[in-house]
Amino acid sequence: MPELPEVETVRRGLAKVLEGETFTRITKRRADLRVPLPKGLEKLAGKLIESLTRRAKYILIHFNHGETLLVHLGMSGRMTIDNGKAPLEKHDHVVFDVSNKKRIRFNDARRFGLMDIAATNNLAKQKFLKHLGLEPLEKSFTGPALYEQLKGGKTAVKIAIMDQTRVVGVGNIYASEALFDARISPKRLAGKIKPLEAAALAASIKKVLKKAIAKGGSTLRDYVQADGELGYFQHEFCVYGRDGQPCPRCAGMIHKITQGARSTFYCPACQK
DNA sequence: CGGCGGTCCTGTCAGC
DNA sequence: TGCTGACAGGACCGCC
Repeated sequence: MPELPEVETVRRGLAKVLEGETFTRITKRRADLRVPLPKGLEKLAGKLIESLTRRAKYILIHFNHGETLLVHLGMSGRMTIDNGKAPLEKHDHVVFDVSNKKRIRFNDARRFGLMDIAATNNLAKQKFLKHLGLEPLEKSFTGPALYEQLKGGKTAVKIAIMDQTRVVGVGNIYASEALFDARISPKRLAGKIKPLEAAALAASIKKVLKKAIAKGGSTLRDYVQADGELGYFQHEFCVYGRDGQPCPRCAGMIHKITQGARSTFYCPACQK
């Protein structure tokens, strides 16, 4: 499910419930996700939760004793908030009971997600964080900064913007959507993207991510009041999943191709 | 080292 | 209805 907007929305929802609280109990219901669940996970119970931040698609839960819990949702991960009464479900792999009587369940059918614990003052060197590239919603993510990342690249630009060592948070959906918005063909070589095009692409990446977050955020408020579940939104995509349908911008038709074993959607008529 | 393909796992859906 | 195969929004790892 989650790309950056979904992860950010989940982070915001969790922050409201967790900041200033403690976990009263943390329960592993299996030993591993994509990697083994961290030793000492249960021992984070009782530690004050100071803040929740995000780096790329990792949710970072900072405790005031100096450790941070990293949570990645993988392809199918969800974090849901409830009052602790609903029965647990099949893929609820980790359960966090909270001091305010709420309960967070980490549910991940495919188990592509992961968790890790790291020292908060050393996160930049943490195994899963140290190679990460530009944060697309930061001010430092500019046309020239993106151009530098694409320069010399011999791979397709769509593959390049999904490469987390260059730009983080852009997954398969928003890669297609951002390239459509910037009118750039996903098949162009990264190294052939000109500075003006890189500027347009950077702006489009910011635009589609922010729009999705705004949508997720507004959906989130209603949904939390209903039953506390986070991370499921109605999306309106221009090209993703719309192969064979008319382009929303021109008279062309949306095509589906495969790049790096992933589906890409684009309009050959107006993306050059 | 950059780039690419394989791989982890389960659920869902189209097609027969 | 039931089976089968393709595919799914991630990203690490090992190989060239």
